Amino acid sequence: MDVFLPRGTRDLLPEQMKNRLRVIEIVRGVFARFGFEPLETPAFERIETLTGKYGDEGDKLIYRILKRGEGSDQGESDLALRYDLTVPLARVMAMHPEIRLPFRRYQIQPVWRADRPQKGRFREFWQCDVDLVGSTSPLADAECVAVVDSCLKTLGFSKYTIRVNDRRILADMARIAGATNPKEETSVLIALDKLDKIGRDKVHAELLGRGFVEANLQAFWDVAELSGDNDAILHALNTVLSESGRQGVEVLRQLLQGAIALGVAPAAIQIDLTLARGLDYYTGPVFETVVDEPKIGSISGGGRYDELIGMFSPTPLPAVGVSLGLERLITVMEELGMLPSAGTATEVLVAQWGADTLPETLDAARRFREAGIRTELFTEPAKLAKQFKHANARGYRWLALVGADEKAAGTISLKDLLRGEQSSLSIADAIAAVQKAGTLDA
RNA sequence: GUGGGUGUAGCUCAAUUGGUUAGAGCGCCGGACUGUGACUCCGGAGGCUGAGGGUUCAAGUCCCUUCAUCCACCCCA
Repeated sequence: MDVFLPRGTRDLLPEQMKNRLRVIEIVRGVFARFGFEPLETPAFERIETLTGKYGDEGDKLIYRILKRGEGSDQGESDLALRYDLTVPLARVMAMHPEIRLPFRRYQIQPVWRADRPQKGRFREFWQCDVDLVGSTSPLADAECVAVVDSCLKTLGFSKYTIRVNDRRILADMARIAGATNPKEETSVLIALDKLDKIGRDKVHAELLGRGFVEANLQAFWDVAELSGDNDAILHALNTVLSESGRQGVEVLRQLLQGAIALGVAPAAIQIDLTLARGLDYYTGPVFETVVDEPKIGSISGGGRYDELIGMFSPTPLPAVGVSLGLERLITVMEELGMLPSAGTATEVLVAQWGADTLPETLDAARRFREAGIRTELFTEPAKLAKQFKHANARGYRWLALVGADEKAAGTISLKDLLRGEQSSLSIADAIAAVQKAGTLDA
């Protein structure tokens, strides 16, 4: 039988899992250090929970689960795999009004999108998500930026940019370009988002093609091409935007100030007026993180969504959150050589010499394990050369052995495969020797 | 959803314009070495050339379909 993996999925072999767990543990630790608490939700939700939250493009990418029984042959579906971790959280908040606010939660779980895979993009991938529910303060947004920054620093990243913008500023820019309804607004933002990819001329042409007029576009470019440092951009925006847009400006100002005071390097956070963010539910600040190399899109994204929870509940709740893409983090770290290439599964292989010394051999394995040393017992009565080869191939540092000589002397032989030195020791001394050499990686 | 590249041994790759029996390195297994790996030497196994169909005297090579994969677009983590 030929076996295949579904497109866009992968098996994570031990070699990959070890680095993956390492990254997850670091991120989880940072989340906890910022006071976020763990939450998990089911892999699938009722379909109406998910639809209508991500925009037209997003809805198409939701994985639907076929209905069982009647209706299955019509292709009806009433359940779907979760598309992100934000909407499930919003559902949880609506169902649990008893949760004390403000509430900080982190969630590290897989999500599914029926997308076409490419570099750094899968149909099943993990998000590391933090959200802060019940606060309208720009400090909450600043905390989200700061926690991402802290994760990246702790993981060892040095060159990255956190880009920030605000939905109200974007809406104003679309208005200036001549958009008079949400649909036109969206088309302006989609075109604007491509600016750094295809350049001003092509974006301009695209907007003209969509019916926007030269005079409005001139004013639009005056805003979109504002340059200078963050303060200069904010200052300039205040002179051209409406009341609503100026709210966004003020919030961004406080967000930047807060994030920097919380430890984000001023150079690492930049206002980017072309940052649009596709998800429908964002209402205020939006942010994403990019690295120059390798080219992989954003490694984190998020924003404020003050209306989303209200879609599930009569009492609306403001919220802001951000996600790190686990696979993208790992891809970047691999390509930048930030992860060890090989890890060691266990420290000691206990080899089998023969039936005569089997009890002593098993006892030695037990003693190593009780001492907290990762120990594999070789379960096959193979030739010693084969067992040594196995230990070597697996990257164990130590091989322990109880043969007839050792049994007679009441010792075990412990060989340091790294140095090639072997000695006959009491089990206690052998344990001490392994422990003294230090613990290798998970 | 749209467009393009690539699929040959466990892995990395060869194989004239279509032409005999599809090769190499690494790995694996066995031996030199019946209590010792990582070095050396000798020997061996391993392939429906991703799958299915077609063209041809002849297909790893050309055509179609399909699956997987990579890249770009859309969108996104």
